[in-house]
Amino acid sequence: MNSPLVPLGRPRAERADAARNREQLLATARAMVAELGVEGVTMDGLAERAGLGKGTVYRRFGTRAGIFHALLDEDEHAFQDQVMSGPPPLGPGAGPVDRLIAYGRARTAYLADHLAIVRASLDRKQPVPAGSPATLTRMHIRMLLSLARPGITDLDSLALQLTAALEGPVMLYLSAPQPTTAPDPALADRLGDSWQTLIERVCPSG
Amino acid sequence: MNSPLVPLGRPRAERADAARNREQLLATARAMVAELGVEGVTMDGLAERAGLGKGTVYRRFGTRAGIFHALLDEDEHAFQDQVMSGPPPLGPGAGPVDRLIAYGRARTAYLADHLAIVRASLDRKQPVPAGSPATLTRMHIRMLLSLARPGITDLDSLALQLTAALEGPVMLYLSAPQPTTAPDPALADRLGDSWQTLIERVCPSG
DNA sequence: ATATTAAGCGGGGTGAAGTCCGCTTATGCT
DNA sequence: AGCATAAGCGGACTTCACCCCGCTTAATAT
Repeated sequence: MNSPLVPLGRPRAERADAARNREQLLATARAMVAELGVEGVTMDGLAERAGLGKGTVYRRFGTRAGIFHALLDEDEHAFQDQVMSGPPPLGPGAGPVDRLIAYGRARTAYLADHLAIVRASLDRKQPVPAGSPATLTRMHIRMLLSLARPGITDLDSLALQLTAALEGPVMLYLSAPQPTTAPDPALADRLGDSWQTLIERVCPSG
Repeated sequence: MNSPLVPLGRPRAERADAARNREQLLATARAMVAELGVEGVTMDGLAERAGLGKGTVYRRFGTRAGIFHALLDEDEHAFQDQVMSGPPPLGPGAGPVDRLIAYGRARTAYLADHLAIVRASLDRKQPVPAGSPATLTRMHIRMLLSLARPGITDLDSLALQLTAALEGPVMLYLSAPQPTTAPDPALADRLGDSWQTLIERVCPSG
């Protein structure tokens, strides 16, 4: 009979050697980022230093940006958990406007913390692919906006613009050319304050 | 005596052959964009098709993004002139809030029109270099904000966020993967409307 | 244990961006 | 007109992202 216990649903589980290699690659990538900076991580170099073939790297991550995406994944999940089920005002339990403000502050800090890798995880082609962090931010903002009922009709466009206002400054218009320099610790705070003001004006109800 | 008429100030004028070659390269680049799309323009291909060496292309434009920057330059100047000395409300003569709104609408339309080339003119490294259009947008917004006196202290941060809100959606979060498809003509309008609402809330004085 | 099979793997190959450096030639001076 | 000079030019070279395809091997069924 062909009735294996799990195989339908997920095509098959990840092979043991594949899992081992992924860990190996991720660890090596982290080491290379720490040692050489984001720019110093090349596909060939990563493969060689991990003692694996180039093809393996591509099988696992698909693209160079994919490496950094994977590197970010863990922290991204932690952040997401805080938003989805952490304590208020970031998590559920506070009013939508307070949550919007808290989200903006937390997100700004997160982006500033992971600046180099976030930027490296962006792919030139395909503007912000479907599953990306920016999409999550946008959906969350969109959701909180519809709860806040700011008396604005086109909440989709507004959410898009607020997403850009939140992530754009850190991801695009900021960041020093230098490899691993946090630009300015106070700047993230100022952006957080400014975000709060912006939200309070857009959603005046309170 | 060493007293040539102009040479101090500008080191020397552009050589005639250099000017001719630049025109040639620009024309060829335009043709290639029309024919092959933005992706089809390669440095080698451009050089060969223009009948010039690759070194020449790099001398003129520095980088691949530089080509598109140059391609944009003319239209960018025209846009700038409208803002600086055109009729109100885009040009001077209207109140700052009206000018902010008009600027946002005009800029959105401009970006949507030139989407493919604008995106191609962005360079991965060096996040939005100093002389770039985004900087101009930011300075203009900053200037109008200080005239509008919205009762907000950190106008620099606010200008940064509004710049991102304005340019981010078109440049980043929009645009189809397809070479030369205008995503949705109505979308630019909706973003313009949304921008107006945003500005009206941020600068309530009128 | 052995056979089967598809996921995993390796590394050579390709195309394109950007660098280098010696040759050519327009320009301005005498 | 002839000369000096530095801007301009060309194309070989390097580096890197990403592709391809035949071999290997872990997982599973018998």
